[in-house]
Amino acid sequence: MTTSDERTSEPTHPGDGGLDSRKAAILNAVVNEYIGSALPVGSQHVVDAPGVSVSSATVRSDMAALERDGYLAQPHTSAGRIPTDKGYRFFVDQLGGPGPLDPGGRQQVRQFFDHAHGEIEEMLERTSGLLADLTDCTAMVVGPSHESAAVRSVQLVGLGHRLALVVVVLADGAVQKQSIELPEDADEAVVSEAGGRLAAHALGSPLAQVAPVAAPSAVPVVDTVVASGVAALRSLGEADGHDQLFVGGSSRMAAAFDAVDTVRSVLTILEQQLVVVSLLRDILDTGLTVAIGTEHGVEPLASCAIVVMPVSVDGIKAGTIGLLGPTRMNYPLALAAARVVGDRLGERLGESAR
Amino acid sequence: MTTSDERTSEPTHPGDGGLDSRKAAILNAVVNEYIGSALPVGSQHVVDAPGVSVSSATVRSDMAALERDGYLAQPHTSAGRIPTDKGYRFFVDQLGGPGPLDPGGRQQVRQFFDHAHGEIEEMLERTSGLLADLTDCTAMVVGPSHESAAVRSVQLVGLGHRLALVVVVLADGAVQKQSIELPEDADEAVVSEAGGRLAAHALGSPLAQVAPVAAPSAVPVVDTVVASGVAALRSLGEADGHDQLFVGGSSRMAAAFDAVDTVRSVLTILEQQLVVVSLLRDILDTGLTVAIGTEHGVEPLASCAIVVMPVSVDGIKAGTIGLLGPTRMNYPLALAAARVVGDRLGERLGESAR
DNA sequence: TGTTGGCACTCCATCCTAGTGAGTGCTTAC
DNA sequence: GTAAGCACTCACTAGGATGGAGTGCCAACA
Repeated sequence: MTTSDERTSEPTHPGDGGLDSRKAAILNAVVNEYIGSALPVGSQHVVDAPGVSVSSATVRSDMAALERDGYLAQPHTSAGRIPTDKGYRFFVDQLGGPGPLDPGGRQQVRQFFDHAHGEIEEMLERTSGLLADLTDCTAMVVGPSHESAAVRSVQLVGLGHRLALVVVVLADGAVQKQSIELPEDADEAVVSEAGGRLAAHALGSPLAQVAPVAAPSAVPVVDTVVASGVAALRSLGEADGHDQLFVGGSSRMAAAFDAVDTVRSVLTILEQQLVVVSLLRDILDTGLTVAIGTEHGVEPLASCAIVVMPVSVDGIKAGTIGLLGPTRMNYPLALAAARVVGDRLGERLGESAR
Repeated sequence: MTTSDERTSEPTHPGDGGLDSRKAAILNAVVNEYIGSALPVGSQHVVDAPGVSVSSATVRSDMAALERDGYLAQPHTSAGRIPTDKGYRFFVDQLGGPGPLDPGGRQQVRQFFDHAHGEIEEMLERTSGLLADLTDCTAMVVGPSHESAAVRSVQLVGLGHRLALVVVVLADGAVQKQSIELPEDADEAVVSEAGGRLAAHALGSPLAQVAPVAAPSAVPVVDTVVASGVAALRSLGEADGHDQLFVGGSSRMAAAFDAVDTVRSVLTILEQQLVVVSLLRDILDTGLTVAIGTEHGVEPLASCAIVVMPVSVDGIKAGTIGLLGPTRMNYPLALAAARVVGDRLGERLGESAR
């Protein structure tokens, strides 16, 4: 605004993504208005926006330039402009990061965590509902991974009829189970003996690192059972790759789009836990906080944007929060809500762990 | 067809719900056609249906009678007819019960259960997917209730920092957990001692029937911990009222309706596990297998029908299957699929239990 | 009396035809 | 570079016209 550079129409400010300050203001105004109304935005609607003190004619010429540069698009000639994915990208980058949450939302979050109780799973489930309420988006919450959690306890419980249950408690409080088949000649004593050996063997190391048992015992049947138990533990360790996913507010997708087809394809994706979890991980891995349109590469979600936020406990990653909405979602709100809820969730998980 | 009674236009056959055989045939034809096409059915489309060997004019007059009696409705004058909820009700009652599943479906079910493995929860989850695939409906699977299952094992695992986990294994293989807070002065030994007492106390009775401990031990701290443990067990027993629910194929609802609003309100219901579980229970309690339209009393599902099928193991109720679709869902298919899958699931659950 | 063919009628769906207005691009003047 | 004016575009809407699927009614018939 003060330097002459900023009035140049050519891309000059790398920091602004190649847009002079007025173009940036116009783009922001268009995005803001479109997020609210879902209607193409004309030059007239923009003239009163902050940072745009020029006539509609000038706005038009700037908009034409923004369209040439790929930030805006027209549904058809003589219609207003709609932001492209690139336009949203600029808008989001320019936000810099999550702003503060509105007081109402903060209040809701505080109340939620004040009254949150029960086991982790239930809390994560309800957190997804909270996020959906706050943002009007579909919320995804990925639970903490148990990959590195050490085994705190192993128990072998006979269920009768040649069936036993391996029950594992991990250091982070997670409980996992896996049923194993027993040999014909395994009685109570054998199960008990094998359980003891299994516990002694596995205690202290993460599930995936439980090694096969080398030293044979006096009773061969016990060895067989212990071997099954170890196999069960290892398979549990592998299955941990599939982190738990909690999806809340999937109905919001139906409100966001008016094309039933879009709703259907988005819901189909949401039903595939594996896809969703790895999608969130991929986005985080590429260093993004927001993935807009095709940036994440999942074709059926091309008209969606995803906000991801890692949840960490004492600086260690302990889960992920994701918000899914249309590309014209309310990014400032979504970012703020994800940040606040993520932080509070991390604290909360920390409290139970320590 | 052979007695003169059946040719009377007045309601004469209580067994037929007050419809002579031709009217019944016409109604069935209309329902069948409407299920397939979702378009109002005219008299011309019905003349070739089995049991209707009369002209379209006669069909028309019968249709008018069916409309007077509330079985059919017209979207507007000069349009074809659409079944009312009462019409569907007649259609379903007249089916008598689930027919056989088509060979393709049977094959799919067989394959599924041949390859089914893993823990119950995973199997139930995948079963909901199978049902959705088979019927193109949204499938709901309610897991076995653990109310009456005896406690097979109780364990108290310290998690450090005044926190311990009560881990319970029930006779049916279910594992439940609840964290409890420990008093300041509870060390490893106390936890271990309390765990032993808790186990001795609770073993063999269902969770809800675990009584408070009367006899005090030598160490007061141990008593405190045991008391917390018992409280935890009892609260787990109460929470069992909320049976586990697995919903599969919720995206199918989006395909079934073209009004986005309907989709949204149905999804909103599906998000409320408690509502769904008690809805299914209510329908079963009223002795129904199919609830059509407003029969179940949940207003947002007025344009839906629900097929329920109890899953039993050795004659004892062990879960519920539900199928949710539009009132013009394919009832024969849904009933057949629910029956077959329910039976096989029951067998399967029985195998693991014995 | 139940059934049938004929006939007039209804009304949705489709197509076309302006008319309207929001919005644009261009050109000229400052 | 900005502003003002102007012609133009094109979705959206409303108002007929048309066609066809479907109905209800009536008179004739077995």
